[in-house]
Amino acid sequence: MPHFNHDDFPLYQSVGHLIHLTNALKDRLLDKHLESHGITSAQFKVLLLLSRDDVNTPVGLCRCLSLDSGAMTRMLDRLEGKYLITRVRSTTDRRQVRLELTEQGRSLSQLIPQIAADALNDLTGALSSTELREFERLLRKVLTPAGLLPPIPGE
Amino acid sequence: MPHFNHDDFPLYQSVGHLIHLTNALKDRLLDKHLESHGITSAQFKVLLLLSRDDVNTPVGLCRCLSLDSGAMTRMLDRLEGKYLITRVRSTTDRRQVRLELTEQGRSLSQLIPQIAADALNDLTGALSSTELREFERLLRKVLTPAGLLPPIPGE
DNA sequence: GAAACATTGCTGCCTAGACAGATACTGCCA
DNA sequence: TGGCAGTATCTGTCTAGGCAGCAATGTTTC
Repeated sequence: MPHFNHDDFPLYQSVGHLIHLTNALKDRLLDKHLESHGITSAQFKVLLLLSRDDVNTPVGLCRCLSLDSGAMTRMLDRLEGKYLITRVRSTTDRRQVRLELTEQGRSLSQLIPQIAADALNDLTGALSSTELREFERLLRKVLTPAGLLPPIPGE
Repeated sequence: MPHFNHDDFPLYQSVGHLIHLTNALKDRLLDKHLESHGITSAQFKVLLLLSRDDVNTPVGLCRCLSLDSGAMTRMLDRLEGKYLITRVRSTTDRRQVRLELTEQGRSLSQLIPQIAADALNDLTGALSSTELREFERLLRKVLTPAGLLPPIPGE
């Protein structure tokens, strides 16, 4: 049963806009916490994934982050430019590039879980534990039909 | 009381990423419904606001959409390039630009509420009415401390 | 083994948004 | 009246992402 129809459509006050604002707020909070470390909220996700051992190619990152391969190429360019990662052509499958954290990238990535936790606490501080769990559940429920739930690496 | 701390931080499976994915999904669904009309999900919001009579300047749009004025200038460039709006320098306050829908823009903007309703129904189809209301409530609760709830024009 | 097909990473070109700084204009206040 | 703070818009310059197309490499199929 549809929730909306055109004559009572709540205009730009809708869920759509609320989602947009929430996403923007999340990025702003995260960027503020990351500012002093010289990386952005988009870059932090890549470092986070690379600091674990189950994802180490561009295509793997694309899949985990539901991200375009062209966007990923340029993202990795920026991270390489900051000397946080290096690209090494794979010898077993020469189409692939193997990504490695540099010394600098590794030490930065160890700080990241704490920073991310701080930012998410800022974002969700107004919610109770129950509300937060419900919020997550609803987000997953919206994403499920589109098949967009993030895969769990190593499965 | 904080919800997250660094040692149990749920990595990229977190609320943060779920919000990001939900936002991207919403834009994709909307873009698909708008594709045949030649505009994007970001542009549709501007047309929607302009088709009402309470907002007709760039700065007004910026406030309603929580959007940067530089981004707005270029957004209006694109809409003007598609002959959907025109810019007229205000005579009473020559700093301001008054925005008007063209004939073409006006007829397109009348289709938009239905299109938006369709897209949002696609997005929230998996939720019950109760869940949808709760989802909206939680989004508003997250946005409230940041003072980011969209203003109601004419108040 | 050769041809067809799939995958990987890359590039160009587009929209979108943030931030900083420039310019033009308004309104206020001494 | 003149200066000055504030406002509105615009312009660079940056990150970010989507889509289409390309070349190199693997894989499958005949």
